[in-house]
Amino acid sequence: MRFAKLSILRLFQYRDFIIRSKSIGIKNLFSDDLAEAMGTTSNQVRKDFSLFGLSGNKRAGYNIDDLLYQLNELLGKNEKKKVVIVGAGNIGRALMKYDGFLNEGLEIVALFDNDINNYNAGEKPPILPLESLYEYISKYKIEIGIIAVPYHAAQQVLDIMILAGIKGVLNFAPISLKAPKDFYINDMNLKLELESVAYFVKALKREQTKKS
Amino acid sequence: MRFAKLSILRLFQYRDFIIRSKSIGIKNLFSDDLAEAMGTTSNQVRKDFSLFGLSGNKRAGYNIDDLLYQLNELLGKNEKKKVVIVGAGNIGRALMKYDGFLNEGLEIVALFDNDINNYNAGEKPPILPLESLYEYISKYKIEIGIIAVPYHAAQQVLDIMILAGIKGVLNFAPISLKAPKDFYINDMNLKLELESVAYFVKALKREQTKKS
DNA sequence: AGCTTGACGTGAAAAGATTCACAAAGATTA
DNA sequence: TAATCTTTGTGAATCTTTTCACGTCAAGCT
Repeated sequence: MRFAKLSILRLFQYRDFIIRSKSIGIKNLFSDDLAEAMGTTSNQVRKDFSLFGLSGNKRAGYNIDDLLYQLNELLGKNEKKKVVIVGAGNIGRALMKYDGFLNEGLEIVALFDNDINNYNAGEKPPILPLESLYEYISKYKIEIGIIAVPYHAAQQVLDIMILAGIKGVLNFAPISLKAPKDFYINDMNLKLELESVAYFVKALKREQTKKS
Repeated sequence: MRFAKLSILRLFQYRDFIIRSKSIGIKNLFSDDLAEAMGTTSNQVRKDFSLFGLSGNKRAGYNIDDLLYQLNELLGKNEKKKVVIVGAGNIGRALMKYDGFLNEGLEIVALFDNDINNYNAGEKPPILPLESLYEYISKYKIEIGIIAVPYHAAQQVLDIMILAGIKGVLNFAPISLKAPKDFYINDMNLKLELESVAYFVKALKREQTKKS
């Protein structure tokens, strides 16, 4: 199944909501509940589940433990994934300390930077010299990376990562990176995303004045 | 034209690349050059342009100044957009200092936080108490916001923003927010994005072992 | 000037994602 | 136990995005 990519992303979000619901004692959920929480429709929820064979109970909705089990089965869980960040600037450091990653099997194990002033081998995730990136990745068999360097350095960093054995990255550099087809890149272009907010706000305004 | 949303996002990216190309003295571009730089195809580039009436020259590609002019016309430029950030945690502060926003008409004018220890009215973008959010937005007619608070506070913050006159936000809280239909929300769920990298890496690996 | 070449522009087709609508099925009630 | 009611599960329809294929036109050459 090479498609339904957007469905998969939603499954991760359903899971988060389910975990939160469970933690406050909820025992079962209807597709309507999930839809309401996620800002989508119950049709979409059920379709997403249907695509991946997740099933509930025809009258009583979804048993929360059941559903969570099925989702974990599908999305993977309990597999601590080690992640390295390259770039100890604002973004890199913020991600290093970002609480959101803490649970859920994601662990930032090290940062790398080329500025000697940033090195700090003693910190919780250590900040190490960029020269040691290749060795570190190979040694600890890291597969996931985050690129948080300026755009002109990004491709270079990625090339090292690929060579060293990384299989996918979250890329914050505002540039399209080249990688083999069996490598996964998820681009996060913050400026673009903010610009697009401004654009669509203006577009909405235009539409409204037209209507009135 | 209510769709072609993805095309619009790409137009912003084309523009960035064009600006970079121009700055190193390039005078014209072919759709192939743009495609190559953006990791897409020349067909897609031309289709995107076609949808918005951007045109070039049948044999010589696109004159870079021409194209940039047309894009600026379409996407808006020279209109400084003021942006407020709510939440002076790791993400909020990183975005405050993020170079990427600097040019291009985006200006972070203030941060807001509810922790008194974070206040700092003297800093470059000042960090102000959350209580003054409503007043600030109304007073300076801010239309764009960034939400960088924990998920349980996000809806509350958004409600204030909406009331005060904000029209669109970039939301880093990992939760689906409720807003009127004429309000634009762009969700950035960092944990989700990183998790999905891990997932697709695993999926690619599965596919490969299957093939061999 | 006419011919050739190569890149644009765009309908049409294909792929992918969402919405619709309804049959099927389990829980509850009488 | 049978009828009812509510929610699931999913094909089909619709909508959106991407890809394809090719006619058109400008530049450069002879």
